[in-house]
Amino acid sequence: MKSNKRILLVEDDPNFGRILKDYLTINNYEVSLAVNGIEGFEKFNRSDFDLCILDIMMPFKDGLTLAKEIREVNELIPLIFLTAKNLKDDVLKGYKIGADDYLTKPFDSEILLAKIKSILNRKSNVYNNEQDTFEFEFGDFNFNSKLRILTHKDDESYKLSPKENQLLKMLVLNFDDLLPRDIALNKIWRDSNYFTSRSMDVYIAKLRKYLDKDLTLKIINVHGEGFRLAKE
Amino acid sequence: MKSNKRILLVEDDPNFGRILKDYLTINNYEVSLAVNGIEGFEKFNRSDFDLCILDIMMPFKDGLTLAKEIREVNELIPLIFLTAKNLKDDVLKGYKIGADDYLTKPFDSEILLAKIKSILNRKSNVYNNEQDTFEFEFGDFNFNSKLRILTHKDDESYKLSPKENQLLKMLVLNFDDLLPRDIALNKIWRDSNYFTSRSMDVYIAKLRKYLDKDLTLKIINVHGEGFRLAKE
DNA sequence: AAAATTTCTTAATGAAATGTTAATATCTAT
DNA sequence: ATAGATATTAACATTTCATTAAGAAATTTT
Repeated sequence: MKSNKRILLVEDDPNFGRILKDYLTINNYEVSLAVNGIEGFEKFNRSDFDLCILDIMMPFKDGLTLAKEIREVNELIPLIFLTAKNLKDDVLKGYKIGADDYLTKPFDSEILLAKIKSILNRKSNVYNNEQDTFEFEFGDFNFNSKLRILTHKDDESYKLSPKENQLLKMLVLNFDDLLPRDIALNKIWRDSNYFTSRSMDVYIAKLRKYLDKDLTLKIINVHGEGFRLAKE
Repeated sequence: MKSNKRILLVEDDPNFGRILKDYLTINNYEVSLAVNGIEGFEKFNRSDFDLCILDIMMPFKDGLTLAKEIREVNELIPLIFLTAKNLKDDVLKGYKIGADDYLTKPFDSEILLAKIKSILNRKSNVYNNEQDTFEFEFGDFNFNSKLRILTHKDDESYKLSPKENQLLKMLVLNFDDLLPRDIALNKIWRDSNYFTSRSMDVYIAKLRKYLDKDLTLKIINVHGEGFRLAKE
């Protein structure tokens, strides 16, 4: 029974890493072990994984920093953190980055296994994102979300900031349909509260300014729900 | 900032339950507290929740049994278990049923909050969006309840407020049939009393004004019972 | 038919969400 | 360390929304 699922394990303690890797391998996962954050990031980029298990406390580059880098490249891959003790702060930071779970060392290996299964079986994971498209046409604009450039038909072209870019991309992907506030906040700001919400409003204002170049395009607010990019 | 997410909390210890409920309420969740598995299941069936937090150790019906019943009815709702100690067996059973997470008592409330957030916005990636219909045609109108827009044939279009929207949706879903006052009140206003009833009347008046555009449509009162949206 | 109850409608009020610009704060690359 | 870019927070204006009040009208009960 080949499970086929690939796990990236980043753990600086070689003994513990070895044991954990073997244990997971026995349980039909294909495991790649990296001994620090730098190697971890390289491995991550070199191949496709289904899940990452990251030790937080590591020399050179800690697990949280590594996680941030991974998240920039891949928003969806599940992350599990290992914390040496119950370092609440690390745990909270981890969740903010988009952790799926954390485990406190020492932990029970069967429980880890159960978590992994649970995460990988989640129906939500089946959902594979629209990540590939990065070039869009709408109204009089051409929008390249990879280069973060919004170009107007005539000539003018704007460099978008990362947040402007992400927000515009989500609006465009939901063209003429509602982009719920919560969804955008949780995806872009990774949190949904009064302040992130106000921040989002500021970005909506900025985008509206760009889009003013095409008078038929509008970002319409649906009070209490979200926004909708629409034509005419 | 309305989070509006609804949590079912099932916990037999009344003190702890109360405290936890208050804590979550302060953090903008709407919490319904049940003190045992039986009551928990009833509450679950009586209304819609976004997440359940279940104590495992409970009299009458334990959390795992309750979870199984809930899973039979709803296979997607996120479940978080609370275990008194690190009862490995319970944890493993929990995952088997399809838990999203578990917490060992005593736990840090901030961490619970982080978990809840993480779980809820993970699910919302899948687009929690009710797959139910949100577009309707009746009389001379097109009604999009997702965007809260009511459009008349010859062009005029109205933005509906959330309450107008919900009420109209219920009327349309019961087209030509009685929509009992109590049902609408309990679903939309979450309460049925003199004042909510007055408020509902105000909304009926507002809807009538919109529907005036099509003279064949009427919202008919059934004295003491409710309302009926009908054509002719 | 008078009294009591329920419904109808408009308007006033206050709370909450959004729009927008400007002032800080934070980050990033030299 | 500093400048420039980016992000957040503050501040104030505006809009949207739900509730309540109040008086009239309709319906039911007595």
